[in-house]
Parts: sequence; structure tokens; C-alpha cells
Amino acid sequence: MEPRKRLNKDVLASTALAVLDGDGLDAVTMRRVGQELGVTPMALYRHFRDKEQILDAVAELLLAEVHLPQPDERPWEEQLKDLLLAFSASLRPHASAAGLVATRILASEPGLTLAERTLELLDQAGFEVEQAAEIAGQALCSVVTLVVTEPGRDPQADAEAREDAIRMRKAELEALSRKRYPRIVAAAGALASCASEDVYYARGIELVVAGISGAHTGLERATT
Amino acid sequence: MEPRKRLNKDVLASTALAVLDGDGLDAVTMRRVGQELGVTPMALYRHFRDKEQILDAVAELLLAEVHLPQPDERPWEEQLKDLLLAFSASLRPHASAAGLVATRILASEPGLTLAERTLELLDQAGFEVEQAAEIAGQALCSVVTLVVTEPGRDPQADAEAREDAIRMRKAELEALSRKRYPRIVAAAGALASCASEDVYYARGIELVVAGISGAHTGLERATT
DNA sequence: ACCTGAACACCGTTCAAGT
DNA sequence: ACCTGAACACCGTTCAAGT
Repeated sequence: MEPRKRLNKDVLASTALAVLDGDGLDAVTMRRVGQELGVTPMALYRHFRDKEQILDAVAELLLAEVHLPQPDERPWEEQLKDLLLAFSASLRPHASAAGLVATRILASEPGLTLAERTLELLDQAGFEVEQAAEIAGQALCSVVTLVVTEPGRDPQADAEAREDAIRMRKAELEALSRKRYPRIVAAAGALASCASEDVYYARGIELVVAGISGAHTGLERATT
Repeated sequence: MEPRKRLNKDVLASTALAVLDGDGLDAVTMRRVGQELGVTPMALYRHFRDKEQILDAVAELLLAEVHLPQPDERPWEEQLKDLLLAFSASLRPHASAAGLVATRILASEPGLTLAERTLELLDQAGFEVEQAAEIAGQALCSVVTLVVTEPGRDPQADAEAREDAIRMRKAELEALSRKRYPRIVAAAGALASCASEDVYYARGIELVVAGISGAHTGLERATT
């Protein structure tokens, strides 16, 4: 509905991201994005070959928002934890868009920079390139997955509707057969939402780094 | 195009899965699924409230295909590794559909059974329910992510087209600035495809279980 | 009970045309 | 160079109707 902005890739991508945040992925249509800018849908084709390219640009936007921590002298585990935390911090406000990133990290400059920095830390740790590549991909994608599957997440709902949905979800799980699903019933609360989102991400990333640390220990055992 | 099958949920879901495997998620439309069964699109609405429910049923189908290993006396780490491997084995032939599962594990009987079994192993390991719930979710979703982001994966391409795409992808990464992305250039091969898919999944799952093992060690230190 | 046909309000994208 | 309008071949879904 904005009247006179000169169109360019960044404005279009930000507009698409705003629609995504507000109304979800299905709401992102050429017509809707054009409308938000007070422009015909066809105007978008001057800047993007097709809709896929707009989603690519949205993913790039998220990756560009990652505030990469400066390298320092702490152990690589600590630095990697901070890197993954910074990545999660950029994705968390855009849960509906986060999934776009998983398959697009190597497709833009900021994503490549993020991946390069991750590989650098794994290289410092002593991993050889092939294994470092696999681990870096898995670690970064794990962060995306944490955001996309955050329990109780409901990106389009306001706080009240979200709480209702969580309560209902929890009640459904508690109503399951205690015989067949004793542990799911017992864990219903934790499965329906997380007590603290910050703790959820901290523990999730801790787990990823601990896994890499474990592979690293195996590696030292193998080479010494 | 099949002429006379009595419609039911399973037939519809299998048909949708076949379309997904063959032509990807975008090809799964009410019209296409109906057409594959020689039936009007509207016939599907007798069995599913909307398209979302069909995708739910496809996810359930994949989860039902998981061949859960029998509990035995080996350490929980080994049993968990086998469980996650079995899960990945069911998802791998359906890469285009795998992503549907991530947010739907707790939404069907076979998914609940998979989650319950995972929680059982984590309980054996000594985790308390809340942490077990978080870890189980993350571990199962990590397997989905491994499938969805498998390097070089291109579900709609035949073997030849796939190799071409990988070669091209690798060349693109190698053409990047060696100054700015030295490690990405060095790892181009591993980033564009995996040398062995079996090794990729084995190592990926190893990493997940090693992380859980690490959290477990911390836990023992805390309680003893 | 189960399926159909016509219709509605949408999509992405092409193409020729405007300024 | 940048945007528009009309058109095409699709969508999901509703509703009244058929058997």
C-alpha cells in the first residue's frame, strides 16, 4: 500500500519477509507483495526471474542479519557455540521464514561467509576438510531445525491464541493412553512448549557442539 | 488414471506420496491426486477435510514405515543409533516428503510410538523427562534434516542429470574467491555431494548420539 | 454413502503495450 | 528503463446436484 518507493531487490525481499512474518509462507504471493508496495504483481519480474528467486532473497536477508562474533583466543567449542547462538538469534524473530535458509546457506554471500567461519573453527579444531564440511552443514542446519520445530511455536498467533493452542496441545498429549505412551504423557508439558526459549536454544546448541566435541575426541584418539 | 479403486485414506495418501516422489511437493494438488485415481478432485473431500490433512496422512505413512528395532541389552547409545538409522532408512527413499515429518511426529500413532521408544531409551540413560523430551525431539528432527539437506540430493532428477547438477555445483563453489572463502573452495567436493550416502547418515547420526552422550556425561558428573 | 459439475476467488507467469 | 493490463493455464474449496 506504500505509494512511491523505487523498487529494488532489498525492498522487495524485505516486503516479502514482512508478509512472511505476519501471515506465513502461503501468504507470500506475487500479487500480495506487489500490493504491499502499491505496484502491479508484474513489476516484480523486473527484479526477480520468478517467485523462487524472491524466497532466495529472503533467505539471504536472514543470513545477512547474522552478527558474526569476532574470532578470539577461547577454545573453538566456545566460539562455535557463540556462532550458532548468533545464527539462532537472527532466525528466531522470523520463524516462518527460517526454513527457507536450510537449503540456501551456500547460495549467497552472507551464507558463504557464515559457512566459511564455521569451517575455520572446525579447521582450528583439527578436523580435515571433508569431515569439517559435513559437520558444518549439519551444525548450521540443526540451528534452523531448532527454530522451525521450537515446541509451542505458532508464528501467526498472538500471545493469547498461542497459549490456548499450547494448553490444548498439552491436554491432547495427556489424554493419550498411559499404557502405550507413558513417557509422552509424562513429558506432555515439555513436548507442547518449552519452559524457557533461551534455555531451549542454549541446550540445543550445547548438544550440537557436544556431538562435534565427541567426534573430535575420537579423532584425537585415532591420530595420536 | 487407475480406473476402479474404492477410495480410502491409505490409497489417497499413497497416491499423494507417489506424486511427491515423482514430481515434488508442488505437484501434489487435489486435481493431480484425483486424476491419478481417475476421480474428480472433489471426491477427495469425502476423506480429507482439506489438503493439509492429506499431507498429514503422507507424513503418517512415512512414520508407519519405520521398522523399529527390538529393545535389547546393548547400551542405550547403540540402541538409539539403530533407532535413528531405522528412521533415516524410511525417510531416504522419500526425500521430497521427508520435510513434512519434522512438525508432525506427535500427530499420529506411528509417530507417537517412535517418540515413545526414543524417550524410553533416554529414560534408560538416566535423563529426566523434560530434558529427555527436548533431546528426543531434537534427535528425531536432526534425522529429518539430514535427509532434507543431504548434499547433492535432487529428488526429481535422474542419475545423469543429478551428476551434472553436482558437477556444476562443485565448479561454482570452486570458482569462488580463494581469498575470502578458502575453506569452502577446499571443501567444494564434500559440500556439493557426499562421497557415500551411507557414511553421511552414519556419521550424522553418530554426531547426534555423541552429543546426547556428552550431555549424559555432564549429567553423571552433576548427580554423583 | 459416495462421487460429480459448475462456479468462485484465487495463483504464477507471458506478452504486448504504455511512459 | 521501468511499470501496466489483459490473458492463460492453473490452484483450493463450496455448494447443489446426481446415483
